[in-house]
Amino acid sequence: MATNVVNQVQKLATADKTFNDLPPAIAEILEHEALTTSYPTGAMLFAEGQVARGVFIVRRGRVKLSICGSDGRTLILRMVDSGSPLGVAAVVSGRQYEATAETQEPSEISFLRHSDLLRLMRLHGEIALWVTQHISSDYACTCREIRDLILSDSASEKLARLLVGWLDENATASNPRQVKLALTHEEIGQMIGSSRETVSRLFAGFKKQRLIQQNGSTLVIPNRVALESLITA
Amino acid sequence: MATNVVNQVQKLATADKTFNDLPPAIAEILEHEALTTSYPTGAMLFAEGQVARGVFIVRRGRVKLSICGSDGRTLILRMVDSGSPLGVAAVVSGRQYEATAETQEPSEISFLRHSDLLRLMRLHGEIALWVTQHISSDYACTCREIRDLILSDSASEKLARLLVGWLDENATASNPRQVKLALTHEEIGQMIGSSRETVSRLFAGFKKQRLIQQNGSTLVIPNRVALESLITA
DNA sequence: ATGAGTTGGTGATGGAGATCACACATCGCT
DNA sequence: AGCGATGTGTGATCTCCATCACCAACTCAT
Repeated sequence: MATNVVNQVQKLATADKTFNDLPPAIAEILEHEALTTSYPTGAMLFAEGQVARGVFIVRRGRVKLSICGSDGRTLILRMVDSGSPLGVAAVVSGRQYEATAETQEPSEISFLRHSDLLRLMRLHGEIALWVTQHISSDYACTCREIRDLILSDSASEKLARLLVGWLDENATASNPRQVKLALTHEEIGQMIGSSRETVSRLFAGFKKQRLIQQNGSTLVIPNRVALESLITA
Repeated sequence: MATNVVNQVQKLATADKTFNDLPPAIAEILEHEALTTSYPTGAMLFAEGQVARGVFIVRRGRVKLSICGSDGRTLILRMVDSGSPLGVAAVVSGRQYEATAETQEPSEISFLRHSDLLRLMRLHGEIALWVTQHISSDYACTCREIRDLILSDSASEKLARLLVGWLDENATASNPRQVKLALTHEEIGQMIGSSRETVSRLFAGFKKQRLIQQNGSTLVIPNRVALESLITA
């Protein structure tokens, strides 16, 4: 049973992008085992430092994953979309949650207790694989975060990176050069590690340089290359 | 066989601290499967961005794990001591190495090919567990890194954090308030994300404030509490 | 010793961005 | 309407730290 677990590692790795929704087999198992709940915007699923009591799997909606420093400042690690589990690393190793998870919009989220996850990992190799897979993907993601944050270090470069990243994620949309802006300047600041005011000024600057246009909450990036040129510089 | 894998998760989690050397069962398996080599100081085991060809297990010595930005600046993620595997996350998910690994002193390091690791994970539940365990531990470690780096952000706070961390690691030593200083100022700078000069000045400042004393390559921290008070401030 | 390479100390300068302090927009809301 | 709450734009300062530019000390070959 565990035999074909590791065999599938590579297949899944390449299919990672399309893994936003759970594969049917796993989804079915979770349907029976997990408790699904609806949360309003702003609900806190768990907080950094709490003993990990289980994993949360985003079925619908969006969750903000952040860590915060002693001084109260916040850094947003990433936004998690449906299909992804939260808190897996902490649960598997019986530690505390490493970050804080908060719903960003009304969401449906399944909860799977610590003990149940371990039991299911034992029973179904696919789930054990799924877990390992996601932990290592989270790890890679976090490493990228660090690289982008520390080694930039002009704020404009970080913002440019963020915007280009958004373009890539929204590549599915009909119009490939625009992005729905779902975050406040404050939150953008918390993603790139700078203050709200700096974000404001950077946006103003980008507009003046014709790097971006803004219609309501829609960002248009006329030529992506120009934005990218800010990054290597 | 896979049944008792997950059972052991919690036991290992609590025993994590003493896990510096491999448990006998695993060590024996690796003895037969892995290729152990001696490296001089400064040897590069793998580089950020390379396709992961296998894991490296530190048997003796010390390895520096770092990531570097487009501009050439370097950030040291952590130092890895014997008993720990490197590059596991990348190998398990068939990705690229997330960081660069370089020996910090003459070291003995075992190499286990990608395919062999997957095979062994399949055969021996303990190894699959060991791998998952280490990935999630690496993840937690990286999250701490981020927190400390981004949310400080005075350089003195970061240095204080680093020193206190060193004290904790060396708690085993006979004298609990001194640390062997095995890094250059440059490297310390790369650990806390600041320049060599700043580190020099910070050390000077700390000495003037009687927070540290330095005899050759031995750092003495007379009262740890004073150092810690820099952190919350 | 001499000279080259590495590491550590320290001054002077500049600049990027945090912070403070406002003035406007919006958007619900009752 | 009219009111708070929340988000946004922008000026004026001010602080910290990177950077440049040296020099001093130390290691290590030859």
